[in-house]
Amino acid sequence: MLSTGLPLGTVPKLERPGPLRERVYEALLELITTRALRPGQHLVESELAGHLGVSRQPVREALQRLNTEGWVDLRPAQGAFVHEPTEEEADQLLTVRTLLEAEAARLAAAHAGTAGIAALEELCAKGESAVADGDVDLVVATNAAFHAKVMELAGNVVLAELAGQVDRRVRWYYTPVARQRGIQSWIEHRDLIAAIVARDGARATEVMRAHTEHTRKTYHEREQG
Amino acid sequence: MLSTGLPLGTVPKLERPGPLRERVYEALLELITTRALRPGQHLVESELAGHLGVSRQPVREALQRLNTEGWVDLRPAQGAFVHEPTEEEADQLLTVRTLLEAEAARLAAAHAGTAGIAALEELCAKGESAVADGDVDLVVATNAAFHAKVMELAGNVVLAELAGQVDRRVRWYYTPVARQRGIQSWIEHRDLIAAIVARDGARATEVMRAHTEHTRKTYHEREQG
DNA sequence: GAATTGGCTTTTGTCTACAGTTTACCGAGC
DNA sequence: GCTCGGTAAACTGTAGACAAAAGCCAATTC
Repeated sequence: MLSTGLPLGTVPKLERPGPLRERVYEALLELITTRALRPGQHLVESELAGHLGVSRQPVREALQRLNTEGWVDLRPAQGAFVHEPTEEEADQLLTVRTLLEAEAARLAAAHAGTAGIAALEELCAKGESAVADGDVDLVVATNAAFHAKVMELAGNVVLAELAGQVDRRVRWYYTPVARQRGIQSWIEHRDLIAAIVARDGARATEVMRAHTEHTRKTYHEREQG
Repeated sequence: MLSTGLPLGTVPKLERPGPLRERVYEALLELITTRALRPGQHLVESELAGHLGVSRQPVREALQRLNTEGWVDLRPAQGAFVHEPTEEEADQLLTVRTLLEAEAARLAAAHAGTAGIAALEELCAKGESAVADGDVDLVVATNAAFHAKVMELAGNVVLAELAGQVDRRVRWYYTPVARQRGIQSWIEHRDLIAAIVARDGARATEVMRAHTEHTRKTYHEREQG
């Protein structure tokens, strides 16, 4: 039994640097998603290691994790290459994303409490004001936060895990066109909140499906532009 | 151009050992799924390395991959522990599995050709005869093959990737009770094939959903037994 | 002149060694 | 008798070194 009398949660958790491989992983993922490392590029372990000021080992471990998550292709005895997204793969990812997000919406409608709904509305307001301000980066970030919140309210950790990875990859493919979707996206978010408040799982599913399908259409329209 | 005159495809492809980490990964996964390594058990790198006759490095890499896929928990500076499945997590996994499999059924109904349908029927027949023979291991294997085939016919690589991992974990949790479901499961498979043949995506979705939900019920009934 | 073969360079795959951290145990003090 | 402090062992995290495989370029031969 803890008898320290300390109110729990007030301890700063004194941040530890954490495993080096994690930081390398984050760094590489950042470099990939920001296009600093371009698709198809050959990633040489010793180069990255020197550039990041660490040994090869953490770099290797990070690369292998990135491999299992689909960010890099690890050809045996040849090295790591940044994965090259194809149109087909992007489409399949969007399909899966639609599926996962729609289910999350259904579950969120079933389980969300008042606190969760308030959080959603807050994020929605933040997103709308970001749109008004023209702060594109904030719009994108808030959009991700909104979807993550819905996923959290769904209360399914496994689902959240998968959706997190899929979403991040979708965002990678989708970044160049993300800027096109403006206020419309947040109107749909409002609809979703309404459905969740009404505890209408079927409608929440449908709204989310329409929402993500809408982004898919935007993606495909870009190709022809 | 190859002008050796050798008939193509006759060369045995001389099997390469493949990366050591892959084999270690397979070996550990086998040990975990067969319960040779029990949930909660502490996996010491040097021990495993010595036992498998390799160095610690490939073991580390395998453990980290197992970590990202949810088979082991990797506590920093403490080591790897075989993941302990909780009832809640099993339920969430089954939910996600239902979702993915149902979508696969829908897509399979849309895309499957005659060859694919023939393959499904063949697997179904094989499974039924295995049930008749009481060959439990073959039943389980054929069941997995059937679902994998449906997934393949769906033609969505991303979906197949996710479903493959989820399915394998579900099977891990579910193995002890897998033996209970006998011929009934294969009757449902027949229904699914019929829906696919009819190109009825909605019905295929529903059949598959009922099918996987049925296995979920079986799972929960076991708890009380 | 073209194709092939040989050697060289680069990079990965694996092993061994060392440092840092955590845990458990044991003894001393209150 | 219980708690606190110190010490030691074990394991992980990281780094560096060595060997093997693949790709590339040049030299050679037909």
